[in-house]
Amino acid sequence: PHGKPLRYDGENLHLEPEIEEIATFYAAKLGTEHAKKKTFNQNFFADFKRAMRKHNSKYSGIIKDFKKCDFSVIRAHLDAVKAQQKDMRPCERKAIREAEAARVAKYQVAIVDGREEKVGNYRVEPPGLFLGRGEHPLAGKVKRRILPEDVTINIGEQETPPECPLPGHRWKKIVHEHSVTWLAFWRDSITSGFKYVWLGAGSAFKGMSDHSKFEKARKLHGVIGHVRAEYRRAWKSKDLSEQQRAVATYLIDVLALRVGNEKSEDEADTVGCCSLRFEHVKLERPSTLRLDFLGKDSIRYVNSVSVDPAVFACLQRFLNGKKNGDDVFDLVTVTSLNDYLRGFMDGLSGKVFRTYNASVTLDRLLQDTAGRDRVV
DNA sequence: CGAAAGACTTGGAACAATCTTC
DNA sequence: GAAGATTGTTCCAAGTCTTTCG
Repeated sequence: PHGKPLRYDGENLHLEPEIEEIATFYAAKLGTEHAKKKTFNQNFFADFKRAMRKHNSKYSGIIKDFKKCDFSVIRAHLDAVKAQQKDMRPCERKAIREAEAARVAKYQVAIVDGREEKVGNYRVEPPGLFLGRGEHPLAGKVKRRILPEDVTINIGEQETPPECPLPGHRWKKIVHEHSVTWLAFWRDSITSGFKYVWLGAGSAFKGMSDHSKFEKARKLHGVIGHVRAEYRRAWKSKDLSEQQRAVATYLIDVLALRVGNEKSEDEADTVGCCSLRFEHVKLERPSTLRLDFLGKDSIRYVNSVSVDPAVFACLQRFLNGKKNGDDVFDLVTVTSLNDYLRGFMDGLSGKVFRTYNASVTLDRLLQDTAGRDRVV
């Protein structure tokens, strides 16, 4: 606790440590794009008030209006701390850095099947405000502190579990799972999703996985002709769901779209191929498809492409009678699409097309470069 | 069977380090 | 040697997809 006050309606309020910490999370985000968003501020303030009630803060009844909160004193303190660190002499900075490196060294390696491997993320995520990307409905909520009681450790039966770093605490559970590659996990307090501790990118597990990914893409090269012939045929199918599946596969193949799994209400409204809606698609005669949607990370995808006339006709049919909010591919699910793709080749799924597409592109660029006698 | 759980990859943002440039 | 540009690294949100469950 730094003891710096929150100014509220002109008064200096010295908050209890738990409350002060949350106010400090917000102060750190002052001036960023996040703090300009209504959802972010609303979610933050709701959690801030909830924390005051939970900790029986004496300010619970006082701090009622976000607009009267002034975090600038706390912010000035954060800025001062940062400036102080910046002003430190280089040798002093180096000493601190080296001491920290020595402290964490033992957490950065794991022995796997007798080999020493680097651990990727050996720290749990610190508490703070959930940021999110795009218009995320949970942005600004307080991400709580992870304690040893939240963490499950995966280790060999014969091995001694790592010592719990917090005195008086203990790990949630010690397990011995041989079929997975994670070393530990906890649940995220915002999304309730799983957060894992993995080995580093240079580890055998990650390397093998990466290798098999590219081998899959290479194998796709052998059957891509068959896949294309098959979906072209299915554009003319009498079965509308087969038609939809064939057009979706075509878009994933030629535009390298992501498949687009379903998302919940608690996430940003973004889409991929299978979740494209009426409003994301425009058809311009004679055969131009215009796509405009927010994809992964709420990044806008805008593209106008000339498509095969048969695809154009299919899309006209799919959109017929639909309105904003309706799925373009209402008869296709990601699962059904991937089941169909697996029929062509073991392990084939939508995302393999992206790896394939990128690999073919890189290969072509390398060929061009090699042709001009360049060293690569 | 659809939904939820679970495990893994992907990739942007934030931050840190280093490299110009004046 | 400060400031700004560039590059590298870490963090963690946001995807994919298979397996398990009710």
